Amino acid sequence: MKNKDTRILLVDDEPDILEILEYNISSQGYQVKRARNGVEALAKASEWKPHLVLLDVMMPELDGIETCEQLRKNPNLSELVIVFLTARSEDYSQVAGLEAGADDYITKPIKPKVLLSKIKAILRRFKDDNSKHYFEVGDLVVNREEYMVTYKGKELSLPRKEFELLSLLASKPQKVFERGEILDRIWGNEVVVGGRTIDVHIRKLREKIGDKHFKTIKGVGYKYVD
Amino acid sequence: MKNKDTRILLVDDEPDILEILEYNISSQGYQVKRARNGVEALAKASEWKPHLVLLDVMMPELDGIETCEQLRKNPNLSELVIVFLTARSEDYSQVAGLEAGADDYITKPIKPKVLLSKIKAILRRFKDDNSKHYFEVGDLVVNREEYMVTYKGKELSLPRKEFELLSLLASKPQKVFERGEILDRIWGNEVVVGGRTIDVHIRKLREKIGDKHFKTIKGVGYKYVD
DNA sequence: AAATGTATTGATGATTTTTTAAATTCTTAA
DNA sequence: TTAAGAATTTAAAAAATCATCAATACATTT
Repeated sequence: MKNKDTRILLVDDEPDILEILEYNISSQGYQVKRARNGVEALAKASEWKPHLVLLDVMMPELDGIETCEQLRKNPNLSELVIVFLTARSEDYSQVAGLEAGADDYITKPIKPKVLLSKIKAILRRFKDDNSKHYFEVGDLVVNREEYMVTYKGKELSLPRKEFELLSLLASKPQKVFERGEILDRIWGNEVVVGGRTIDVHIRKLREKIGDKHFKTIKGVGYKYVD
Repeated sequence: MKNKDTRILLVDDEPDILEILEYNISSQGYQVKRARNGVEALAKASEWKPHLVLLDVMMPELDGIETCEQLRKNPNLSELVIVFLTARSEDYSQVAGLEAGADDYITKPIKPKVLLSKIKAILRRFKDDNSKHYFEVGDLVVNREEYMVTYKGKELSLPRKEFELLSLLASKPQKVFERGEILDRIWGNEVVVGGRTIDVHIRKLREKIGDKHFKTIKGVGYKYVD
């Protein structure tokens, strides 16, 4: 996953901090949004589905701990990584934060280099190595570098979207890719396409590669089977 | 995964530190081994396959950074979580450590409560069955990633709600899930469904997996028994 | 500019999944 | 023991989801 596909939500009540954070983080190409308090954070998180939330502990209204607990209750955000921003000496809040379900914390004052390294390290755990240039699955050979697919020895020249879809599904045979995930990873977060777009591409692939390889999991998504 | 199934490798050249760490960590039931330097750490890691390595930065022979890089090169340890132990002020080494592939760092002097909270938080994603991609309970194998269930070797492809229900109940055998909790976690808060919906799904599962596995606790909910 | 190839949409119908409804059976507690 | 509350069982209705197709928009090449 590239930085530009990674969504980071910043939550702090101090505009200055938000400013600094956003400046540094977006300079690395990450997508960034801000929330001024816990309530706003919950709303934005459930709508925007960030990968990472940087959460200030001390906030009016709903504090960081509580916000964190609420976030953890949302099943749609099960993959969410939560990192607390906490003053250096507040040892107690560090512990409480981790108990509340945070994955990590960063102490203020925030040093940009530390911050960015940490973000990188944290996100690395979640990025999948979907970056192989070349792989084989049974009769299928996918070469991303050359944008080339071979099925049973025959070379196929697939259009871009079809290629990417096949390449994604086949990169983890048997794994179900949810429609949302497919959209995210092939179309990107901004683009909105209608509900039938994926189906049609699947259909094309079924025609070309063979029906049996693409299994539909109703209500969930598709998987590639060998 | 329970604490006792979690292996933690401690790497430091100071016996005192090792002593304190081991005392605290093993008191929580984790399995602990020690290494006195980087070379020893590499050997023990590749043989013992720990889940977590706590790694001191400053060590003779092979320092923490290098050790970390070496560990990351071992494909058998791809799941390994590496946490650095670093003096508070050594900001540079924190950055370098994270660059080298560490997942996190803890500053010395080490406070037991912080240490243990952190370990817990770091390991949470690996030990929470409910976020696991794959688990087994007796004859039952649940693979969430593949949306696939195997019972006594036979593959079953369950519809979404049934799958989720089974997957929830089986993730904690013997635990009674209250109807409210089930609704919460499978249907979500917003959706309102009639009172008999769960029963019907349970019934379907009973047909497919076997009656005996689903125990009704009247007035409360259901549990999965092996 | 025409031709060719690609991507998306919306309508339609088929299918599967989910939910409801209603009769029946079981359990519990007075 | 019995009445009331729960849970089970069926069948059928309702809703959701997907496959397909044809039309069209969009892009690229010739």
